[in-house]
Amino acid sequence: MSLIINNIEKIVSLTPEEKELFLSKTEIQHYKSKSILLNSGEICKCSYFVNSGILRSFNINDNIVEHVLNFACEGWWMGDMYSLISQKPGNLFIEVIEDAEVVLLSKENQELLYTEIPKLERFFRILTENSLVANQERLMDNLSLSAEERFDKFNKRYGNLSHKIPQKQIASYIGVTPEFFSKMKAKLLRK
Amino acid sequence: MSLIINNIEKIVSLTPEEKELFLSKTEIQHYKSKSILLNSGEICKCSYFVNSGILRSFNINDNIVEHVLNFACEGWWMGDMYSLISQKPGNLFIEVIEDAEVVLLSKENQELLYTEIPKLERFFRILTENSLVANQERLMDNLSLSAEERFDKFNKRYGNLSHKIPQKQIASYIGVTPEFFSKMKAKLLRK
DNA sequence: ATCACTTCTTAATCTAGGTTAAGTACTAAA
DNA sequence: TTTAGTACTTAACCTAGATTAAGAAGTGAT
Repeated sequence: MSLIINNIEKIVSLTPEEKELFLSKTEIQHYKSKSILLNSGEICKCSYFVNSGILRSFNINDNIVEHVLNFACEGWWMGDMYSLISQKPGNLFIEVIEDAEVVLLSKENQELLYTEIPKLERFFRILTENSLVANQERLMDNLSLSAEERFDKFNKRYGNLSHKIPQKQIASYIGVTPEFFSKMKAKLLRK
Repeated sequence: MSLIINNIEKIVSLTPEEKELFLSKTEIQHYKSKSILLNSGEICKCSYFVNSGILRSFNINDNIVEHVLNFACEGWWMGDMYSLISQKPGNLFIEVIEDAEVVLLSKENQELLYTEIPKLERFFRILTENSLVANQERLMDNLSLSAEERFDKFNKRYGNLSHKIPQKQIASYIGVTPEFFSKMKAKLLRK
């Protein structure tokens, strides 16, 4: 069973025909580490589902500083939601951190599937609800927790991912500089 | 035309019968300023739509410090998404800032309406997508902007609301102490 | 093997915003 | 009309995390 169908069936069940229809509307691509799937300023044309490897989304502010919005590894969805729904140029980059196999679902096909298989409307509603909850929690954490506590949360959320991605990107995700993160890590080891 | 139907029809159109069915599943309540619609630790039983007045959602961390997640005034939806979808006790409070008329849509009725009027599944999917986008932007802003810039963003998002709610709650929303906010405001006035 | 590039570390110095504390002003209840 | 509570301000002092800078260590292309 394909990973993506499995992922969908955690929330809604599909008939064999629906599965086939769904898969026929997707496309599988392989990307090398450091490939850019989406550039800032581009219109996001599809949702990405990670079969293997690791992706990250981030933006770059005026000061040329990167800020990581999300990581996605096996079984996670990724996209620039703003650009995807507005079909206007976004300000997110999506980049490959570790060689990846990715399922692409174009915006067009996604909309088409909503009408062909209304259950998918439910699936994506729930998927989005879950993202929103996670995002709200992270927002509140950023308002109330220390860098150390946010690192803790990161580890709980992404498990062993921390060993597979450059430290400076974890620093960026939790909202501190690489220098401070390094200092903090040294302090944690001393304990 | 009722405000809530208007709100829905910005995204999906409904037949007269559907409108009637929808409204029959909602309930209107009036609340005085400072009423608590939802307490931390409770299970959130419904979504709230504001006809008039102002609501806020916030949590309280270990240190007894409040953090405002959202404000909602006329035409906005409010709820504890986490608790609403999981039906587990949440950690948000929802409180009335200014006497309010609120439309209540119970979780049960909302689910029921999804099957009776599938277009509503679409409506709430899109509503949630928009929240997610706004939340992601706020998250990135918190990582990269100064308190002053975040206050700017608050004003753009909530317009003249800043004159109707206590300053300390704006401070909490943008993530600074009331003391610092006061100092910052004085500095802005001096310019 | 070498050079260019990136990641990570360490350390000194700096600052945005926090903390503490005291005082003023407003509201609302008794 | 006091009293108690809440909102806001100001100011002195404090600290988590930023900035700057320099060196170490790894990685990859030629």
